[in-house]
Amino acid sequence: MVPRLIDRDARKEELAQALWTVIVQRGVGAVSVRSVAAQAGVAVGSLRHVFPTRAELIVFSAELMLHRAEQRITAIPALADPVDHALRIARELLPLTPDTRAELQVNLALFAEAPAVPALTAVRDRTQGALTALYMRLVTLVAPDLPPEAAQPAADRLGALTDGLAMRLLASPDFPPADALSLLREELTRTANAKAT
Amino acid sequence: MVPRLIDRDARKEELAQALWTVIVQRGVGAVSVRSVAAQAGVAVGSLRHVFPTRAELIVFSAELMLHRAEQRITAIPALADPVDHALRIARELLPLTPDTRAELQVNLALFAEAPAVPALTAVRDRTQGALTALYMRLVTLVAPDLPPEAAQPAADRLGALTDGLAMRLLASPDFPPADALSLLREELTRTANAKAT
DNA sequence: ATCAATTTAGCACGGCCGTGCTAAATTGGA
DNA sequence: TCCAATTTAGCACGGCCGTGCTAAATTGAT
Repeated sequence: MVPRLIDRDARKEELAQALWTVIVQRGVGAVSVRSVAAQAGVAVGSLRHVFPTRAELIVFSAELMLHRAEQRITAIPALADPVDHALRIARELLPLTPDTRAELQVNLALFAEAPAVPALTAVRDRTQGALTALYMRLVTLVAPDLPPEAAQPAADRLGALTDGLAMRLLASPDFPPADALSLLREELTRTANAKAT
Repeated sequence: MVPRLIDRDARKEELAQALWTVIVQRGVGAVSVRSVAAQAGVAVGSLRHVFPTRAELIVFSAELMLHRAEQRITAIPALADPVDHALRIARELLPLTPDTRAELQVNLALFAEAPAVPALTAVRDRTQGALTALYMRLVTLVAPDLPPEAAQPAADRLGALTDGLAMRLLASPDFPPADALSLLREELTRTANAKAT
């Protein structure tokens, strides 16, 4: 009894990555248990042994992506200059590498699929919450003494700016990443100096 | 000969609006010639008489939405204060009303569908171009004397901020629209005063 | 009233979908 | 070696899909 004590979790992650690949290459409309199984190189039955239903597959994939991003960010070592540190973190939210690029693409796709898979809205809300908290942390990182009533708008502005730049970088690949980083650095510096006002 | 000299264009717009409704209510995954025809209250054959193929329906719907937004914006009367005027325009890009809210939702959905309907990327690029030009116009509106090398980053920042706020308003409905408008006004005022620096 | 063009409606085909279900292959302890 | 549990594979069903195609209904000029 007990064959392969098995790496179910590893299998799950393989399948989630296969789903991401399908989204990036063929769009969210091409996501099906069949296409994902084929992309992962397994039979449909095998996929359904791990994810009995399509919705579970999609929700897990979304959650795993959020988890990956969180881990990637918490793994960033502290830098001497707070602005450098904050910028280094914010950089992870921009689609600058193939990985983060795919991440944003998949996020938007799942966002659009939410009406069809209601469980996705919960994941989306948790993602939003994590982002909001993160932006607030970045503000207190560069301007620890900023009173809350001034920190909140600063966090909102930083978040909007970062998200907007992310969209721009994704939509028009000719937009220079350096410009995006420069705008972010300027914003962070300005927030850091806002203490005096 | 010649029955109903007919309002083909009106019919097209009806069908496009039906498609938007389907996207908003059931997600882009639910968009099919059948579902759209049913939403519009016509037979599939009738829809296919006007849009022979699914792709044509989707592309037309996307183009019509861009066209509508452009018209809505060019119809805005001039205001005395440049900042007020620019803010009034930027406001049209935020999902503050059911219409603009649906507009953004549909835009994102079509964005996600682009890999499946290659012709959509052209529409997306034109939309991006129009937005870029619009943001630049807003900057020159509030700061006419700003040299180009300073106007470009200002336009990028304004665009990113607006797009980011739009995403935020769409994703978390509890985010106060007043905060978004306040941030935009502050940004516009800052740009207007940047001339002196 | 007639008629030809246009519009509307609908059928039918092959294809992909999700999923319930059963059979085969694989595995490590006995 | 053998076996029972687990994993993998696959079939089959009903459903929705896009689209080619033909038939019916509708129209305005004659």
